[in-house]
Amino acid sequence: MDTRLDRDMSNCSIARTLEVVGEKWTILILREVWYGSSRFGDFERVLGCPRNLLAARLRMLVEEGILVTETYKEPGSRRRPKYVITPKGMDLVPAVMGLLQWGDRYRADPEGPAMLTRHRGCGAHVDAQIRCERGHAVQAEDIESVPGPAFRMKAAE
Amino acid sequence: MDTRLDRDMSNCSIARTLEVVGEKWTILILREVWYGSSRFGDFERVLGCPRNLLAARLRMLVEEGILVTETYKEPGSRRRPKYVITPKGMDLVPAVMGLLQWGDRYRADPEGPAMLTRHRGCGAHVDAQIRCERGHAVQAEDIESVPGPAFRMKAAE
DNA sequence: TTGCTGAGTATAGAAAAGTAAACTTAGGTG
DNA sequence: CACCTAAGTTTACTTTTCTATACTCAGCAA
Repeated sequence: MDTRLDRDMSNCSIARTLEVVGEKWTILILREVWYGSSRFGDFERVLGCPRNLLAARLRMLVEEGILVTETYKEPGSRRRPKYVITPKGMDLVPAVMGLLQWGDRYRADPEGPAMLTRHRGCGAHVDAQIRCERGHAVQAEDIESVPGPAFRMKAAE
Repeated sequence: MDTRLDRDMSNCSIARTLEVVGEKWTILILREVWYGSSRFGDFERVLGCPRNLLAARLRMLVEEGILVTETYKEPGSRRRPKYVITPKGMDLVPAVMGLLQWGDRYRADPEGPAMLTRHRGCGAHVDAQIRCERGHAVQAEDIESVPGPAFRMKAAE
């Protein structure tokens, strides 16, 4: 029997976020929402993702409050549902910007990235940065992780 | 035959980043590296992840240059490998901070998060933000995505 | 009333992930 | 020398996820 204690990371915020958006296709669906898609068929065509998974992921995103359904009506057709992002969904933008940025840096084609992100109005290039509450830009090496209020240890086995 | 053209997102930087870190366990392994783990057994114990998957994920992260192996020596034991993060790996920090932050906001225990991130030295809380090159803080709604140099359309089917 | 369309559901097979335990390897110890 | 340990590999099996394709459904139109 081992008397060593280990951190219990079952309440880790990273793990919990991944439970919601960590499955295949989920983040790519959100990407398409940001790029302007809203209909089932839009997602299917651009992503090439299986319909049953697409339906399952959209259902999950709606249940989690990341997307909501509204309806649209094409002339000569009946009303159909479309998917629109919520403020809770918009709060995932920094994480996805971080992924985008890493891919731009290390995995882009020789001629550059497929999409560019700009500050509407000012037009300058936009990226995800780490800052502290006092407004300092923070290098990744200068982040210190310390136990928070819900920190727990595993019981010894 | 459909003559409609769609965006070809096969060279999307988000998708390409997810090819590297989008599998189950990968980001959690990186989390443990940031929290101080470096040995095979550390990851196995804290994550509770199957050894064969852990070995596969570590191999992938080393191949991608996100981790490198060094050796350590415990007194009375032979030299064994350990895993250390590279600058390329540190560049994933903004993305993971974004996930952490979303989980802290929407999925934390009532008493708060399990871990806190602070600016070493100044001690203030740290988070991921979106900024433009001119230094303005940018709201997610004010990001504009436009085709970049490697933008492509799919051929009609 | 028959067909068309977008948005799904159903189902079956393939691939990946999870689980558990045995086996391997290479140096250090008694 | 046999034994111990950490770091894997291997194997066998179960479960879950993924993929592909067929099918359903609800209105609109001819």
